[in-house]
Amino acid sequence: MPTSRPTARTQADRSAETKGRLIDATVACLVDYGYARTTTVEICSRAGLTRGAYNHHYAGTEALFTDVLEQLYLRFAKRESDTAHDDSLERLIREGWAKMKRPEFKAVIELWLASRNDPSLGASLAPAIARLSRIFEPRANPSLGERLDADPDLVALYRLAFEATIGLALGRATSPNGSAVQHENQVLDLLLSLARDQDRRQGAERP
Amino acid sequence: MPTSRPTARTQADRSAETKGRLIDATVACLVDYGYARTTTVEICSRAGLTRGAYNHHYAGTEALFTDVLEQLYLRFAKRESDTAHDDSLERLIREGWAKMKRPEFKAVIELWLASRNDPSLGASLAPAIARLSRIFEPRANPSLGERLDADPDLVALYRLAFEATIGLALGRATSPNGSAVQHENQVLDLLLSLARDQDRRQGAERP
DNA sequence: AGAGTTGCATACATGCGTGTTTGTATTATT
DNA sequence: AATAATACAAACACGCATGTATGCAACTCT
Repeated sequence: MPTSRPTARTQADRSAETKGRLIDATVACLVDYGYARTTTVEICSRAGLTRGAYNHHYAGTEALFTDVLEQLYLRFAKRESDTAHDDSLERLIREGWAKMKRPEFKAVIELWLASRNDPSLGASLAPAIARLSRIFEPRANPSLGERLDADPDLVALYRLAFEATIGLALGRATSPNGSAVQHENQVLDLLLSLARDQDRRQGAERP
Repeated sequence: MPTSRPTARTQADRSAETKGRLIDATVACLVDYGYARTTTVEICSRAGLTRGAYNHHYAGTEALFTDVLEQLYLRFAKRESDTAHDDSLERLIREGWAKMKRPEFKAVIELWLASRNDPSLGASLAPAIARLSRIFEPRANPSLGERLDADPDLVALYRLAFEATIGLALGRATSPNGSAVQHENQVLDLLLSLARDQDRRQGAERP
């Protein structure tokens, strides 16, 4: 029977928890203050750590942000339900918006925009950004991919949906009060009805 | 006949030119570096002035950015052609996108996003932002406004178009190379065809 | 149980961006 | 023409956000 020593944690565990807290705090700062006003002091303060801890695990802010975006990718990559057999565009839009709607998605947007303005940061974040954008692409579903190859109109509709939901997410990120929810629903409903029309026309396989 | 004295300029002229150069330099910095990496030193350097000049005309960065956004509003507010008699949604989308497409629109986006992350800046920029958003609203045209009041679907389509073009502008702002122009055209063409359908159905007045 | 390594805190040092002050030339006022 | 006010430059001083040591405690290995 293990004794009740308060320090029964392995080094790897301690590192993992510390890094996790730093990452969570960084995401929170990006959501609350945006990239421009996010500082390592505030991050460490929120994480309940000192800047020494941060600097022990990360060489600098770029390394931290890179790890943060990688972690965000993992969070957004996991699907909530198994819908591989549903190749409808409607489902793709629904799931995409469900992800962009989440508050942490603002952190993704902030890092994405910052990476474009800072070449050095951009180089570091490029892989994670590429993987993130792949999450919202329809090619993950082979059956839907075939439909897209066959029908250019479907591609256009998908892209319209992507750009519009990005726009909605941006507006949501900038005014977190729920005042714009009606606005969002109007756009979403229209997009979904357009997608349904296309899906029905092409006989998409639905569950 | 006025003598050829090199200093025949009035004080107001000097101030106006200096402020104009500061504003232009600020816009250029916002476009090139984004809000986070825009500094007054770089602004003054680009304007060919010292920081003393900047600080003589503006109390601080907030005052400068406020003036900049006000100026940007004026630039984007002026219509290129008289189209008051055309109440089609298609025209509204076309003109809106024509504005968002312009490179300086990135400066608007940067300031808009920054204003949301910084409450103090947000308060200063709020009036200009409100006026800017009004540029893209359809209520400017009374006839189109009536159609929108009568038909909720038309409102949804307009909002979809606005959000989608904002998304496109954001993408364009972040990757200024012309690689995405095909992408843009696909989305735009679809939007315009949807708008045309609605316009035709309701018998919009066209020139 | 000892030496060696890793995790983290404290304190220090530095660069950079901003606001402030002082000084000088140009324009306006009378 | 003399005085006042304005436009701008140059130099200063400060805060703040990084990055860099140094030191101690916790864990790992043999």
